[in-house]
Amino acid sequence: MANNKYQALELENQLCFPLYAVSKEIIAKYHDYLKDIDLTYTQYVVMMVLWKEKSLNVKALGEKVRLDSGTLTPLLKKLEKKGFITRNRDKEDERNVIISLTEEGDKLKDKALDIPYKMGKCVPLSSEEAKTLYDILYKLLRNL
Amino acid sequence: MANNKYQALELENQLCFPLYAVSKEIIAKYHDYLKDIDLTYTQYVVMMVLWKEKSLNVKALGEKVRLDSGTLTPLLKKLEKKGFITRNRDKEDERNVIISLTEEGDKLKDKALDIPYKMGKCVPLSSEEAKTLYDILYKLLRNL
DNA sequence: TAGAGATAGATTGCATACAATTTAATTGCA
DNA sequence: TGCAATTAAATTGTATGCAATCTATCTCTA
Repeated sequence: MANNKYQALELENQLCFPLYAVSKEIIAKYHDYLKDIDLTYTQYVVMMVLWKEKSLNVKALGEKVRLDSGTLTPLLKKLEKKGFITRNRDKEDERNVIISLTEEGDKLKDKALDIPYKMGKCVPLSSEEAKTLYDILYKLLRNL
Repeated sequence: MANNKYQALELENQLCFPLYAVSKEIIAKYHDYLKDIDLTYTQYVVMMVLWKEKSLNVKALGEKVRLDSGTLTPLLKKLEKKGFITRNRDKEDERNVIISLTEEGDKLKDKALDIPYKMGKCVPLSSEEAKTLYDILYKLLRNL
């Protein structure tokens, strides 16, 4: 009974489930801090790309955050309504929509500055474990 | 420029993003196989618990799969409609709803048997890396 | 034993996700 | 050059997720 042919079908014997569960729980912790600056985790991820890039089209943004236009279009409209970004058709190639940071969106970066620090403190891993986890996850992202 | 105060706010310097991205990509791979048996990943996770437990209430199920009734109630109604489970009020304590496998739901287990094997083959990690990842993720789940 | 507090599910509202399709613009080649 | 193929976003439809609230039931004690 301890070993039967259905064993591989148990939650505790699979890698994806803890991955999915940990991902959700960490994102929930982010929301505790993100609500102060009126962002969800996905919106925060998009803003992080923009804080660095300042301006890029939806396609390039989607590749960086690994989301498609079906998710991004409504999300970007919300960020636009909040005044953090602008959405403009590219004059050079009207198929593209260029997303740009507003001044207010850029200022939000300073309010977000302590979030990575706060999050780091509440993830109970040694720096070696965190690095090991990081390396394995990026190996997966490169090869999946 | 290589080192500035906003560095911690870059996607590549955070642990949560690859966790979130890998989780989504692996689940997408599951869907390639799961569509053959008409299940989504979340439905599959619920079925895995039921294949083992046969019968339990929504509360206990939610603790195992880490989902609340807001997610589970509509999902369980879909599984009921597909004929894989039944939902019945507990006669002993009418607050509980008991979820039970139907015969058809139990038979689905055999059709799912090769999914863990197929998934294992498409996750490009050595068994040592997989074990390391597993251990770190469960450590997080215990301590978050 | 009545009623306050606790508990289990269901419901509502909002925000993703993503497959599939549609629309508009651009490109490349016969 | 004309038009088929390609490309970028938007749209549609389905399925999560979860916070907050509501409802029904149960428990426990004054």
